[in-house]
Amino acid sequence: MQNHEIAKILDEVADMLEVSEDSFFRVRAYRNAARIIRDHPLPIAQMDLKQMRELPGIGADMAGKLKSLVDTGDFDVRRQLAGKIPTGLIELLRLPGLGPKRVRLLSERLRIRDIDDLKKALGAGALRTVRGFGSRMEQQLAQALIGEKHAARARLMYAEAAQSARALLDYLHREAAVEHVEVAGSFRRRKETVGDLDVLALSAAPAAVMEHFLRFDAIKQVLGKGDTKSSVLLSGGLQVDLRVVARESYGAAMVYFTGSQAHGVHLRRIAQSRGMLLNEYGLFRGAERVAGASEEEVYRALGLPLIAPELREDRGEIEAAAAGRLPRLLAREDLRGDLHSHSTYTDGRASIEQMAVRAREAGLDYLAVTDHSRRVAMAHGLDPLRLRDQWREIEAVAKRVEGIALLRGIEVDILDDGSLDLPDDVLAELDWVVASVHYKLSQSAKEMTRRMIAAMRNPHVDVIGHPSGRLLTGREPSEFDLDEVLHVACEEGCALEVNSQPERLDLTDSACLKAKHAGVKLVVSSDAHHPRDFALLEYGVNQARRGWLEPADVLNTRPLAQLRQR
DNA sequence: GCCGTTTTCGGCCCGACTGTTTTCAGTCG
Repeated sequence: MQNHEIAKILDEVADMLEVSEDSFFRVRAYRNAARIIRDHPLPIAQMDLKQMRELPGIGADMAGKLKSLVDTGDFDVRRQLAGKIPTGLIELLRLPGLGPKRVRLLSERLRIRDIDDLKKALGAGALRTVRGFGSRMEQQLAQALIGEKHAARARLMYAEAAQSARALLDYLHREAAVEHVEVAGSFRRRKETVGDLDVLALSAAPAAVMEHFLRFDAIKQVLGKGDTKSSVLLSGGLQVDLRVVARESYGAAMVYFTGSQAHGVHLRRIAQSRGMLLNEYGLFRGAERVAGASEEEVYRALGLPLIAPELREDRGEIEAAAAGRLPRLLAREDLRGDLHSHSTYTDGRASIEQMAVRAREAGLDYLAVTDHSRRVAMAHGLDPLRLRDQWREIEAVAKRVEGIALLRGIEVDILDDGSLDLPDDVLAELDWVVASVHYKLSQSAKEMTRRMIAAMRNPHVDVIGHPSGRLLTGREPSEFDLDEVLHVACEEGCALEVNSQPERLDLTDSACLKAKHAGVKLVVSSDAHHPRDFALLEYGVNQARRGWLEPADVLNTRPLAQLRQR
């Protein structure tokens, strides 16, 4: 049983406990445990009771339940709740305006057990007979049920959200009362997908800012508006929450709205333990404001150094900060080269020379030209003959374009059985070999693991490209045993890629962290198919930073000479 | 259900906005 599966079950139990009006704190204990387990780099299923108990937020009781879940597939509390609460009822929680209290009310008063029941009750006008439900609620629910399929729309990819964010910020800057404005939330934490934009504005005249905001022409619907906070839906479906705060509160508000929620809760607990109160307006001791204008100030007053937004997930960053052991995170400027790019020899859109020139402009010292191998027929993949042809071209361009070193590379396909799409003697003549899976992504975990390991065992392979093959636009990651792959990668000195394409971002942040712990090196690559794609490296760096990666963990931070003698 | 630099019992993060109320509960982030 995978960590995310365990976490999902714990969250479901928390939902059921909430609907049955169990203790709020018990519910929170389950949610907390779910989050801890979801984020944990090692498989919980392989831990014994003692190791489970050592996780923060998992006590003796929870550890026992987890053990039972892993061993038998279920545990006492879950069994009891499942007999009492229909699963359809839990799904109602996802509807807007419906929380545990109202769902329970619906179930008791109207015998509603699932979404179908709710639809019928709405149609019969039965809802308004229940205390706490009025016409607005009926309307809201009816609308949500009509748009049910659309409501489940995916979160936006970070790069997409960035476009909306830029347009919105440009617009907000036009109001003179806005002294400063930034996007906080998961966007600022650089999560790979973003559900909404939390925008924070600094102003002494909140009313003017609100008024201006609500006139933004991309707004489709105003979900709520107040003196300091408003929520809207943009025409693209993205939700935006705007908060306006005063100067003395800006830092505290930034901490608060950047989140994550778990990080914030942890900070507020620390504040409390020191006899202070932390909220979005500041850090207070009694009536005295101890800090609030800047984030640095707030963290410092809690005895901590500033923590990078990308780390704020309560995955140990607060403990690391307290111990003075925060990582020195990778930055875009640390990257000296790009080790995955394409040209018109296969499916790239620009010549080797155009790519080289732009890579140099992007501040890179070296670029590996890694076109596809023949198996990728769609891209007119290279056979040994055309590959040798390309080497002559690389050599010629290297003479014409100064200031950047070009490496002879390949993105060689990993075939179904783990063998490579080009013979060893050809691979031996290359400076840099990326090995990637492009076909038969749906093999069993066992087959895929064996396939990747076979590729890594080939001494010419330097890095595995986009290891999971997942696309945020809808393709699930292929299944394989990450621990096993990391083990072999470490053994063979084979690196894993962090692919910067916005829809790939593969490896994920938590896989980066796992790789780091396993002693495996990473490569942050653009996988550029166009000269402008070198700008995408920013996204790969975001992902790497969320995975706690430091420059030393990433091979292409090294000068070329050092990379070669690896 | 977790946890301990006041505690092994008695706490547990915090506030804005909405809808439905006539002073507040529920939801949301």
